[in-house]
Amino acid sequence: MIISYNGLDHEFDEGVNSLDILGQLDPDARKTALAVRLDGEIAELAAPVSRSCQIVPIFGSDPDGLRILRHSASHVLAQAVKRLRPDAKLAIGPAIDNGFYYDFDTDEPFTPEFLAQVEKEMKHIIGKNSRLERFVLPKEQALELMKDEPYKTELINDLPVDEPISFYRQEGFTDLCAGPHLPNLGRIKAFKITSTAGAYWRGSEKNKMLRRIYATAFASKEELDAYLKQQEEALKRDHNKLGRELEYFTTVDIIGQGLPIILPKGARVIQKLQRWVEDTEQKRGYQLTKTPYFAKRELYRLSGHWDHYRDGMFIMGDPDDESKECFALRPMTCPFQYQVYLNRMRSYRDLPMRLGETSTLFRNEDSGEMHGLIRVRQFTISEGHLVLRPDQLEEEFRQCLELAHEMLDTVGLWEDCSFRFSQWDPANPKNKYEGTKEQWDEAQAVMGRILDHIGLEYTVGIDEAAFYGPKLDIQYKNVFGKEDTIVTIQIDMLLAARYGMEYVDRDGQKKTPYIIHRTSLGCYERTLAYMIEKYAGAMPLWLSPEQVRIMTITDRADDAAYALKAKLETAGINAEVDSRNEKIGFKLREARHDKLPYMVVIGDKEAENGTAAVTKRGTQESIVMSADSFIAQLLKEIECKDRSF
RNA sequence: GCUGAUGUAGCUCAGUCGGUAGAGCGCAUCCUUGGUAAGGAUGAGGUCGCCGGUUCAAAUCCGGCCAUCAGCUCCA
Repeated sequence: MIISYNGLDHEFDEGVNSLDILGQLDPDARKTALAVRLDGEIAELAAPVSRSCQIVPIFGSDPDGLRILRHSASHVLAQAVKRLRPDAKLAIGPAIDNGFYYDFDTDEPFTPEFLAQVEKEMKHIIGKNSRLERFVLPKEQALELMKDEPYKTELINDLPVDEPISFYRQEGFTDLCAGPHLPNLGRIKAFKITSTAGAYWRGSEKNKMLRRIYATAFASKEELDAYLKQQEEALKRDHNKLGRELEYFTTVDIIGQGLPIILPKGARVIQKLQRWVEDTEQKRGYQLTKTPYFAKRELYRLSGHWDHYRDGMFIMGDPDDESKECFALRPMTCPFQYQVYLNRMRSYRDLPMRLGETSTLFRNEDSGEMHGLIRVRQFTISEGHLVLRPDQLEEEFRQCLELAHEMLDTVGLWEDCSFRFSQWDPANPKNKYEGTKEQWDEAQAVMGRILDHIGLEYTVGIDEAAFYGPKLDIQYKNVFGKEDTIVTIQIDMLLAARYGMEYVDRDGQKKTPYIIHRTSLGCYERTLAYMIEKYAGAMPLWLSPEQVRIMTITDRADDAAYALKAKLETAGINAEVDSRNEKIGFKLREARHDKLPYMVVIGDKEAENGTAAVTKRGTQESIVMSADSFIAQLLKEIECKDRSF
């Protein structure tokens, strides 16, 4: 057979493996490669090559290579734990985004001391540079081999009957595994156990909770160190820490979980965002509404929330006592805002009707779910519902996405967003969805067509839909890599009929409209959290809660400083005076630490002639200018919502 | 809700064997009147998360609860 490498063809016998091929063609690559691509397809180095193809070695810089290395490292982890704690039962151990994990069933928790031992044992195992050998067994023998491993047995039993079952064996350890793997363990040059956690077997809370060890691995020590350093840096941006330090928000035990106090600085940012969102939406034809924060249980019965999401609601009164009134705080705005539409008979001419609301919602999240400002029990979203004729659906959906794009881009988050087309699961046994298969097929087909027409790159999330329809979820990752929805646009083909929403069409017939549920900037608390992380606390000028800090060199300049502050505030600019008796260098250092957009220094000279020495964030030199030209410059920058600095 | 960890001054943290609480930063007052990374002095500030138990004695040991962190599950 002919093997093509680096553009040259070479003759090899069939069945020779990639290691031997590379050994002849490129001995250096043979030493450090993690796998190969044969005509583009990933293959293990140790696997025999049976046909003519092009061969390309892949290394630790290749995500696929890294995944293979980490998967092999997970076998090392499993072997180490088994050695130290033989009664631990093995579950699964895949590679993930930033590393790998392995799940074990063992009664005793993994202590830091134990993990240190595990690392030592792993080093020892890797040091032996054992080969990883693949072999296959028929199902019966596979079950016999894994008879002491109940989780492996369960996995084997779930595999198709006729398929041979593959295993990987390294010195003293065998694991059920589909591969691919490294040829030998010495190629794992650097690894580190990063954390432990509980995790349900097969991801279901009905199953037993196993103990998980998270770790990461690289093909070089330098790459591991760089990764750890990068993680450390990322955590400095954690909004949950930074947001408290910068006095954007705080929490107190006595108020409760998931109920943050938004402090003046955080409130100022949210206020600016909110005014901008409401104004922008109004310009795009939205009408603002204000609807109640709670309603009788009957409203939620009609909407379906009483059946589908009662656990997630805060209920006031006894939900089981039908003889008395029972209320619930709203977990969403939909059924409230529909009443606006229902206020009178609507004509096809009234559509599209775009309703917006700055809407505070209440959701009784499980106690372990709360996280800073990202996951809370009371929050405010830029909510909105569009009531539409079928012929308006595509264009309005497109405009909703365009609005979300404009807003997320303006606050600087769009570039890090990903998109998920959230669909229902027709086989979902939880009876989670309403409506017929035909309705779902239609709504999903419409959304799919719109998305494809727009050309948006998205992933499909099965069983991620709302109970009333499919969603386009715009996703964002926090500094820990955890992904949440920042903005959602949903097509609803069910609730209009349920609420009796109709319009009289051109032909005089009453028809049921489509509804789009959407947010534009999402939840203010969550968006603020992501912005704090994105900017590491250095808010863009137009949103900064303290846009200018005025510092004095002598208290003879204090009057001039306060006069400038008053002038700035009259122009709508947030300014603070720092007149402490500290060295100016110290004040400036603090101001830079807070990453304020503008720092202004006033001394005797400036106080006398009505000027100020202005330093812009990110620059070193200060420019002496008059108050008026400084204000003009600021207003211009704020107007264009510049997010660079 | 589940697994593990944590909770001492506004913040970061120390506190040995159970013997009755400490530092740095910050804050206040005074001195220092100054030009780009920390001038000095003095002072205030604590129900050691909460409740209960063991003990002559609990920040420390035990139990329950609350809250925080990471992960799992969930997320209209």
